[in-house]
Amino acid sequence: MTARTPNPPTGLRAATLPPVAPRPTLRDVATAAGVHPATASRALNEATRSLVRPATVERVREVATALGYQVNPIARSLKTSRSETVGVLVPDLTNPLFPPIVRGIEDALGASGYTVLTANTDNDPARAASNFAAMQARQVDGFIVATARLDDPLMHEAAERGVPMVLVNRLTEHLDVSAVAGDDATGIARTVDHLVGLGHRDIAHVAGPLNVSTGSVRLRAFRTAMQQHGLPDDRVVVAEAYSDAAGHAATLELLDGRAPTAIVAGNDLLAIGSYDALEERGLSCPEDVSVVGFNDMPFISRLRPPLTSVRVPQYDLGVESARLLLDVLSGRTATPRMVLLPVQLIVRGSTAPPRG
Amino acid sequence: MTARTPNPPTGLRAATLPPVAPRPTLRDVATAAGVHPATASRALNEATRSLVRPATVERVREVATALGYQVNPIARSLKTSRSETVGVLVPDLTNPLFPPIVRGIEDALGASGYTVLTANTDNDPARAASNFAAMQARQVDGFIVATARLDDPLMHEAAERGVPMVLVNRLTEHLDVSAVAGDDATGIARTVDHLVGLGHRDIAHVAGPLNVSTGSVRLRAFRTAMQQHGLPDDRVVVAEAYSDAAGHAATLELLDGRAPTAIVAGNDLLAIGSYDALEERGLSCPEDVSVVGFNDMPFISRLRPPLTSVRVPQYDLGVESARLLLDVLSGRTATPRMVLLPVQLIVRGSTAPPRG
DNA sequence: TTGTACGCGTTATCAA
DNA sequence: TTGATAACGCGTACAA
Repeated sequence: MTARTPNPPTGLRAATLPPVAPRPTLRDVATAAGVHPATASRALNEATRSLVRPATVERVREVATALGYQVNPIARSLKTSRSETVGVLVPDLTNPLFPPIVRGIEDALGASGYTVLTANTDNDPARAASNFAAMQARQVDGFIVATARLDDPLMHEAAERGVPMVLVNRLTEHLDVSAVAGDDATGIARTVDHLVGLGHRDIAHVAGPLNVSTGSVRLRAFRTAMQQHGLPDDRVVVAEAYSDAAGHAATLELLDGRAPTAIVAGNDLLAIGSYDALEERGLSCPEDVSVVGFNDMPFISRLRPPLTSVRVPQYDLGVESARLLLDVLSGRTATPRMVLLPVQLIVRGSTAPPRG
Repeated sequence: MTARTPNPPTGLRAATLPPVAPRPTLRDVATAAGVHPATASRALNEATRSLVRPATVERVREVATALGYQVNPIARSLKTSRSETVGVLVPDLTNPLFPPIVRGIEDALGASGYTVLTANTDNDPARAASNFAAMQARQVDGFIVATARLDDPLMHEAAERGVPMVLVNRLTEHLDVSAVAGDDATGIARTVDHLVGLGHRDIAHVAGPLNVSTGSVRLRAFRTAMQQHGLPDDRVVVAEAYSDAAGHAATLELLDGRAPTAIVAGNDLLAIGSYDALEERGLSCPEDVSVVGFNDMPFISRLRPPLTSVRVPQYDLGVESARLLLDVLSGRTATPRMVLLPVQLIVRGSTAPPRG
């Protein structure tokens, strides 16, 4: 059995022998360096270092590393009322779309000394609100939100209150904050071009939920693209969620009428659902029906058949959203920016010319 | 302008117009309630509430909700040197194995009021150490570690210092802390049983890295199982990492000799690499070579062919590790516990009787 | 260039 | 049962 006191009430610490060397404080460093704590603070702090005589800086820093000093971010936060922490809201980490985004965020933010708090909202506005509030209570300096709805009171309220934040992937209408997303419209346009080029004319869209921007933007883009090719734009069914189950249900509904020769799915999960529905109806892909996904999720190329999909640079989405937030936090950026990252249609085995 | 306040601090904070209402402090509550801040603190605090006259408690709480008071966790942490926060170390969030674990952790810990900080180590001990230190600086109350190596000085040091922590999935030898993992040995045994039952006798193992417990335990289990069937246990090649690329390389190496009729892969990613290698060598799965994975990652059933794999209850792994940590943090648990969660072989299309 | 003095918001300890 | 006081560790006006 080992000695305890994981985090002793730092008072008279001499009493505890074997266990923890209490972390040295700024005072300790100052004393050891023979200066006042304020001076030590200035010497150790990037922004105020210039106020201190170089020799003193040197001495303080040496002592600090010698003692293994690390600032106590808690104390600093209390003083500065910033926490060097940002909150990230995602719908669900187990949706393969989001881990790369989160990693991009963590990598970019971590490089600037920020720590990331993530929360899963499961697409529930109430959970989003409570997570948001909890993170604010923890004094996060800002938010990166991947859960925004097209009409999202929470986002509007936060923006009005001046909470630093950035939207990623999903946008909110009429909201004046920075945002990053893939160029969905172009992605869908290229998809339709590709299918039409293969000879398809009867193309359907399994749309994502229309209360999030990706669903509604891609639907609009689908309609526009079809019109531009002089094709009917009304072969649309809306899925209840971005899940394989919802895609399955929506596609079944579609197939209950005359089957299209190609399906443009709102994202890869919906496309997987389409695979299931086709199989269930005895239709094969791509022979009977071509299918295209969206996002190019990890491992999606390994489905049977390999899914043609629109590659969205998810990691970069995360990195870029982090950059935008850093801009906001640094106060450099006056006006919100909207960044659309280029996407690319990756053609694989799930699309082929129509039969006959 | 619509009615707002999705999750309002339930009271009359209607006064705030455009700017930011500075968050009310404990002092504000105390003043408004006509008591001393210390009393307000006691009234609002679960543990000390009993020290306060019920009527006073009532009054303070009413005022608190009316003002929309929320404790400042930063200030509290500074005082208590606890943060209601735990650190989670994972190798890489984009490895599909980990999101479910992390979600399990977040769900379970969140229910107890804890917030989760995650960091990706990319299997780099140096990054693990620096992330660990950074989290300690942030006063995390404990750790859940999914990155432990079989021989891991960082873990030993932390355990000796009495840092509350729990290992999940990957274990460290001779380390006296609580841990949760899948029952790897049984999983491998069932796998070998299954293959032998199909008629395979020439079975190879593409092992994961031996410096993590999963790699070494599964290898040992493979050898044991093969011996019990009276079969040669030396058809083993070790992959350099748990990645499809490493699995690909390792399997190629294996195939450079006489091809086995079945491959037991150290995990699903390695199995995917085996698929690639087989295809590259013109061998088909399962006709020429059967393949079994481990973990039953999300969407792994949708590969071509659907991968037979050992299902590990990843979400439950996360939940259980959180519970164990909560036990440690509450001080209830004296002795470390080791929990092995049952696994289950899921037979799919990647395994079949050998040719001829 | 450095030191002084104070406060960030909370809780622990002591006294009443 | 409540109040007074101090302290957690740090940053920052202000003074020297």
